[in-house]
Amino acid sequence: MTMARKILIIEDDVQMQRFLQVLLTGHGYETCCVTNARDGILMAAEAEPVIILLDLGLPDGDGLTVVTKIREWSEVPVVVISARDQENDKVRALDCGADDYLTKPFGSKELLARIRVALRHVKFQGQPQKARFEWGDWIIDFSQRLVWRRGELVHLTPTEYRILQLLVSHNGKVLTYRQILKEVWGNAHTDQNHYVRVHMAQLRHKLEDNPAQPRYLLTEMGIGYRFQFETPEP
Amino acid sequence: MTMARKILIIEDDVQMQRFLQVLLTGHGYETCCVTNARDGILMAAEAEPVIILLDLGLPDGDGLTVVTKIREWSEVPVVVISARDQENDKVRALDCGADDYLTKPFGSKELLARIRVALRHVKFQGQPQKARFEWGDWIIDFSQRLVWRRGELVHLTPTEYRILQLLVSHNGKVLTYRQILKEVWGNAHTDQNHYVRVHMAQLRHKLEDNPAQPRYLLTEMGIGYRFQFETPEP
DNA sequence: GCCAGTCTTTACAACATCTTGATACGTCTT
DNA sequence: AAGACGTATCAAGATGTTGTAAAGACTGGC
Repeated sequence: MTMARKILIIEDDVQMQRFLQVLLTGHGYETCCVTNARDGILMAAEAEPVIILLDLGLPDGDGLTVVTKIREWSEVPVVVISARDQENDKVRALDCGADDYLTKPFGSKELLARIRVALRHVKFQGQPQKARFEWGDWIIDFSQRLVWRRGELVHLTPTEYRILQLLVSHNGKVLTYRQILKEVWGNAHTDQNHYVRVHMAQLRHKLEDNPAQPRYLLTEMGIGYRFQFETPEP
Repeated sequence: MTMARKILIIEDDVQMQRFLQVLLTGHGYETCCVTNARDGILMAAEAEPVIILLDLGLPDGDGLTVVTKIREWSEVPVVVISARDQENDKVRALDCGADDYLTKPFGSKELLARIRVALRHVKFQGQPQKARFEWGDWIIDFSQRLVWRRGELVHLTPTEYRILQLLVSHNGKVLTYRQILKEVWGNAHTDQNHYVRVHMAQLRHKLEDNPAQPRYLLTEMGIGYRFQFETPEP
């Protein structure tokens, strides 16, 4: 039952990094370390860790942008570890999508306990989202927010990308107009079905070989749309 | 929009209780207070809160037993609030099933942020029940809204699907014309039996091997229709 | 202030679905 | 066997939904 228990450590202080690494491997976790924001985001996509430990004080940019970026495609628990004890820092980090916030110095037992809490939460979630989706001639990379078709980069507008992301991440399931509108436009516009239609047409135009008879971005008459990764087998 | 946002506060210090109550109601939450462990467990079951705030120092027993008890049947997030700052206390509470641990005194903004985190977690614990119906050559997947027959995807119109769903979910029971009309067309059309017949014919045409002598979508003369998953044993 | 890119809004054609009525079929009663 | 009643089938027209293009409104960058 050796489930994946890889933990990504994003921390620039070498001493602290060593400490975490020793502590975690000593408790049966696999670790993976990077020392800056850019590599952190990359590794979050590539290594598919079950938990991320994130230091806020990184050399190349705010740690908060790391959380925000990761949350665009993944629900992996992020535990922030920071020297800053200001309440505002905590609130901002948590609202950006972090799941917990520990202030240095912290006890190693508490860290381990909070990691166990985070692991409990993962357990109850569905399938872990992939950072990269490949099918047919297409590639979507959520971590970079890029889409290719036949090796050519396809430019999508923010709205188009958001819709595509929504549909792809619910692969196979029908999303109602209402759901899509709520997610993309917010609660105030849940009756403007034509918004979705127009942008859907744009998406098909950019991505489908034959937009009039789409293979992947399918219409569900009277209900909404569905992304179908491949013809569904029962 | 008034979704259930009831928070159960288990706290014996009256002053702190008042503070939490005012803070939370002021931010749009509904609250519900008890002052001891016994009532806490009772209310956790009765009031069905989305979050529980728990003080560890209760008069009638350890707060930890409250968490343990609640975890026997519920996954509702429990945020512990305690005066004790010992690492061991934190670890024990978290391992008993608590989701977060705040030490008094704490900032109100931090509390609210951590409550938002807890709410996010509830949101994603969607229902992982696979709503799937299989019999003979048929498969219905309610979660995907797809129907197969002999491995072939069958396309159903919204009305057809709605009727099928209704009949299948009441497997074995007779549904009157009136009931079907009410569910599918609404209260205004409960005397147009004709609607049901026409769509029923369509359904049989798409799903039955021999629509004239249906095996599953059965007619109950003078009453309505019935879906029979398998031939009933005597 | 202009420009380019994007989003909103509109209008209409194309299409799918639903309704409706005519007719055929089946079964039960007398 | 004939009639009465409920049901099945069919297809044309009405209705509703979706696709598409294109024009106007908005936005941020320069």
